Amino acid sequence: MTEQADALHRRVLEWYAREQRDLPWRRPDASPWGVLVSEVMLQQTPVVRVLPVWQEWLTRWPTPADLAAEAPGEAVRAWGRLGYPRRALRLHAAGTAIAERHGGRVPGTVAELRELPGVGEYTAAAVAAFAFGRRVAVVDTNVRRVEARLVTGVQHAAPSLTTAERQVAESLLPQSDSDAKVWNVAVMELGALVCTARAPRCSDCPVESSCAWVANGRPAYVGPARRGQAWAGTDRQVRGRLLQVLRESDGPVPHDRLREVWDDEVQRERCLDGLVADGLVEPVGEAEFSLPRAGRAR
DNA sequence: AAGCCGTGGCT
DNA sequence: TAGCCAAGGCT
Repeated sequence: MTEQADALHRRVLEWYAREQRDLPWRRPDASPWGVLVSEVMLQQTPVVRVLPVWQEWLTRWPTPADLAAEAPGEAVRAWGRLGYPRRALRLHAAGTAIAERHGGRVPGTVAELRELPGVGEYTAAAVAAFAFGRRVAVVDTNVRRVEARLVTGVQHAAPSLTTAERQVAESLLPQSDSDAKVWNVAVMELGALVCTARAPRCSDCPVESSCAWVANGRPAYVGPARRGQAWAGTDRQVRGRLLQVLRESDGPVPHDRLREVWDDEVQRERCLDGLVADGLVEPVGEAEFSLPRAGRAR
């Protein structure tokens, strides 16, 4: 470890010790299950929206087996308006897998975690690092942005995680397990609070003096236009409306009530079929629908 | 391997 | 205001 890297680590770790947010899944008493639930909820969803739902979930389902014992539809209902509700279904399936294959305990290796539904490269690394103290690089959108600026000297990271980014992240990981664990969360926090996507607060940054992007004069992004996601009129909007009706209803809902949320019949029925195919909705009898009430083989 | 999958706050 | 963006995963 060079002195330069050592100084970088020290500055970031000291900054984190001073500025970190008090989040419940970071506390020492947070269980691996609590960490896993938080990581899945935080996929593409801001911390402030996750906080109350995470509290409710962990109170109601303190262990994976508690969630597995429920109908999957209850997970979808308790998901509320976090978005991407398939994550609720996957978390339920993960709880079931943990109960059945791992004796009810969240597995602690990246390889085992990756086998769980809804757990990809990022989430597996995050749970292994934060819940089990493993020395693995945790590379989320915050880390990618911080390292794109700090090391590569560009404003934005690539559209998706590259091999080069993995290598950079691993090369920056401190040698000791204890420092590595804090480093991962500290870089994420730096990206969330200081090295933000839109208006980075470089004057508050502990490593501004070593930042390649700052040294370059903070050049604006150059390259092909970055693609946003359409929303109005898309299937996602229709699916969201259909599911909202079902979430807010106690029992099965008549098909007629679902017709009210979207006029275009072709699109509406396609979306309803899609929700059923995804396991988010279950047909009941001839003309009713509900959230999924039983386990489902998929 | 691009495109799809929710939701809401911010600029 | 209309994008942009938020601790991604899956196909």
